[in-house]
Amino acid sequence: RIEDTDHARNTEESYAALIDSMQWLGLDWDEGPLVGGPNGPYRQSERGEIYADVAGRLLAAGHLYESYSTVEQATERHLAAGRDPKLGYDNYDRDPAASFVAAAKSEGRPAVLRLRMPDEDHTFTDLVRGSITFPAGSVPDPVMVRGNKDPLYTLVNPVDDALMGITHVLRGEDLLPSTPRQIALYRAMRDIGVGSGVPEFGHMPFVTGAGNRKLSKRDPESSLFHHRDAGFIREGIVNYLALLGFSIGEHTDVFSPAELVAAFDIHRVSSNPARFDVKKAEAINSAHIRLLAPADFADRLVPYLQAAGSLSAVPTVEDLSLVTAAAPLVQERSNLMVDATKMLAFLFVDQAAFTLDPNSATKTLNASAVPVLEAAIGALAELDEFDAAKIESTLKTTLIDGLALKPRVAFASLRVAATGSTVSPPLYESLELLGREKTMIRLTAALAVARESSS
RNA sequence: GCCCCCAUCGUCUAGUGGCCUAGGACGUCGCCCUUUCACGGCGGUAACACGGGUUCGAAUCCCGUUGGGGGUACCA
Repeated sequence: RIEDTDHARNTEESYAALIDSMQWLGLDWDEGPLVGGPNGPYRQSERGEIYADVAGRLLAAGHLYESYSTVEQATERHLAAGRDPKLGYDNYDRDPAASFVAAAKSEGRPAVLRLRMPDEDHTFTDLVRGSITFPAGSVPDPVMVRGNKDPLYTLVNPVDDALMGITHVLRGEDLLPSTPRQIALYRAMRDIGVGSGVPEFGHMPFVTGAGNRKLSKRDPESSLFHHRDAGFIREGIVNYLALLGFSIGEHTDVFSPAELVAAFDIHRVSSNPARFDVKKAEAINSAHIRLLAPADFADRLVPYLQAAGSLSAVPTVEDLSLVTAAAPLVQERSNLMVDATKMLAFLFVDQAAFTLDPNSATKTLNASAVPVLEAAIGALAELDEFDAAKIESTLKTTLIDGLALKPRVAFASLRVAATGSTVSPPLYESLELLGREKTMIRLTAALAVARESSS
């Protein structure tokens, strides 16, 4: 059982997003009996009772103690003793003067409950970093329960984990400094019969964005759905993310989620922070797109085509078969799923909405394109069957042999005329899928543009 | 301030004392293939932060320095 979600702060929305993420990634999860800590929307009264019960027993056993010191008082004591006031709470309330406690009580100020940290070095073995030691005295006794009796995350998280039987805690390295106090709590809980002791901890390195600040939840790179919408498939993003801190072998960069699971070893995770590199992420994603079975690729293309407006929410059977036929033309040309939708848009747009890319048009639809388009229109009109092979042979005969043109010159204007852009799937297949009728309309329209620009 | 973590090409990494004149991938540059764009192929570029030790031998172990990051709440 592995813990880590940011469990005490989740909102309904972020919780739903978490579940969506797990589903999209194809991961299994178990909500367990608990979601959310003291301040979350999932707070339930029976949870509150559990925390209060554990805290009460910890107090009775002497692991927790009542503390009346305010921040100001601790600061004053540090100053008076010539110590740095930034040291924080000074553990004074472990053994306070009776008058100090009486004064606090007379002011009606309630005590918080603090955990008594053991007076020894705090050493543990981190799953990814090895042995880590915090010197004795460097971790002040932490507050577990507020003066108003609200349990704090510091208490709630280990209590929840202990009750859920968590064996491994894998989380970001920002939580590393809080580990000693959590281990102390686990030990104290085991002492009173709650849970079965200290789980194993592993602190994962940060992933940073373009700078080297930790990626925050607001950064787009940190949003799985941002990447999904941008055209990453789950195999690609899983592979890339895994590469940020883990490597399967010297010569293996592309691997499936199953291969990752088989090879994964938390001890081999790197402790270096890593930077999210969009270029490499796309390259890995591209490899995974090419690995997809053609039918699978076509299926996954549908929602992207819908998002792009090429397909309606409920596509017709004809549309879907067009997707199936067109998908292989772009599968290995796409780094991201959206690359495919861009290249295929010309097939789905109606003539009224069809537009030529201005740059492509000025480059290719000029005076020299006029004879090319005229010849192509004539030749294609005479074809009895409008398929890629026939289109290819007739265009080659007419344009390359007939007009003695270089292929790149001859086909550029046809490509722009039919697809609107110099960047497109292969020409003959594109024309076949477009169909004779639309092809002729677009070539004719392009011819008009070419004549216009040459006059 | 105090505590903790980290340090190999621009980026992600391989490397756990000799296999390293440091390997791979992405990027980048050049060439080839090519009806566009891609794919693919070939080749080039580029790194052990610095200083001390230990050792016959150090990218690998130890110490220090520097640099980067994180933590330091009656937040989570």
